[in-house]
Amino acid sequence: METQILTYREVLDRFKKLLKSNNLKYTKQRELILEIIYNNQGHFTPEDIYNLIKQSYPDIRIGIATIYRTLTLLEDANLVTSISFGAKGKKYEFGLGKHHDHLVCLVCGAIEEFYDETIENQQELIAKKHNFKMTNHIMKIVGVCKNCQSKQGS
Amino acid sequence: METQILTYREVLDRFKKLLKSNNLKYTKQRELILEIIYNNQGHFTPEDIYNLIKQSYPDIRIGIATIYRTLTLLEDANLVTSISFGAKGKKYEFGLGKHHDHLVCLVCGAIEEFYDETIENQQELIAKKHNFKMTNHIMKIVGVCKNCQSKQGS
DNA sequence: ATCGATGCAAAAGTTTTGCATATAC
DNA sequence: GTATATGCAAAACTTTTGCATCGAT
Repeated sequence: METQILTYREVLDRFKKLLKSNNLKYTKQRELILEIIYNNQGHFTPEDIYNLIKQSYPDIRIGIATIYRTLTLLEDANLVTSISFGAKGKKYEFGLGKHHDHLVCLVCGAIEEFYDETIENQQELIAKKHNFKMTNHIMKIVGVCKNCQSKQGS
Repeated sequence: METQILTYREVLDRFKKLLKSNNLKYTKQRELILEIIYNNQGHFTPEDIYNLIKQSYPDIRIGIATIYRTLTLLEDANLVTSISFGAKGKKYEFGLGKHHDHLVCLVCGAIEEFYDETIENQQELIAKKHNFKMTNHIMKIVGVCKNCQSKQGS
């Protein structure tokens, strides 16, 4: 699941185009948020992203509000997607990679990704059967990962 | 998806037994929370439940904290299950009905339920393949329901 | 009588908003 | 120069916690 379909340059161009066509401005803050999400494979809370930027770019001034505002923007544009964690908010990941679903470990919080053709097809069928215009689907398998099973004995 | 497998009496007995065996007390508040969730088919936020109880039982004193505490208890006991809504917290539903997944309408928020054997089987396979001990799975198909499609033209 | 449960209010988180200032265009 | 974006702090929510009191056993 490591393979990015698009290079960062391509993604950035797409983002710039998007901004332009909506009369929005291209700012360093917006770029950094996208870059952090593209480059660091993984799933991040808004605060994670805020901290990563503060750490990696100590000279840039940025506020948590900008992170939230930009994530909303990026998610609307499908450049990032989010996965929910109950009341604890969302984690975001890059949205233009290969589609996949998630295995979430209850013990250590680790997230594995998978892709399954059968599931994908079946979802289409179900949406059709219910006259639903599907725009997205979320599938999480929740449990205990291999690592944590061996640590605590089973 | 309307069929409850257990009568309310059976559910309540199970709850009482559970409480007893954990040295917890049977209170009116706890019963009402379970009853509201059992009787009103649907998906409720803690606040929904709080308001329903205030409305239906004006004489009972109850605080929102009790709702949260009891929902945690009920969820641990599998008497209710929850479904997440991004940062907006969780909705709870009765947990001993037939297992099912959800179709969520982005426009009106309606939740439809479905059960699909192929998906269920495939999830088992995927968990096994990843050495995951699956305790739960969440599948949501997000989109626009039939009703809302016709209202806004497609 | 004991010990857990409750309501309330305060606290802790998380996310959003208002506004003056800064910055892209 | 104008309009949008930003940081900051305050506000709005949601959820949790501490504590005195209540109530089930």
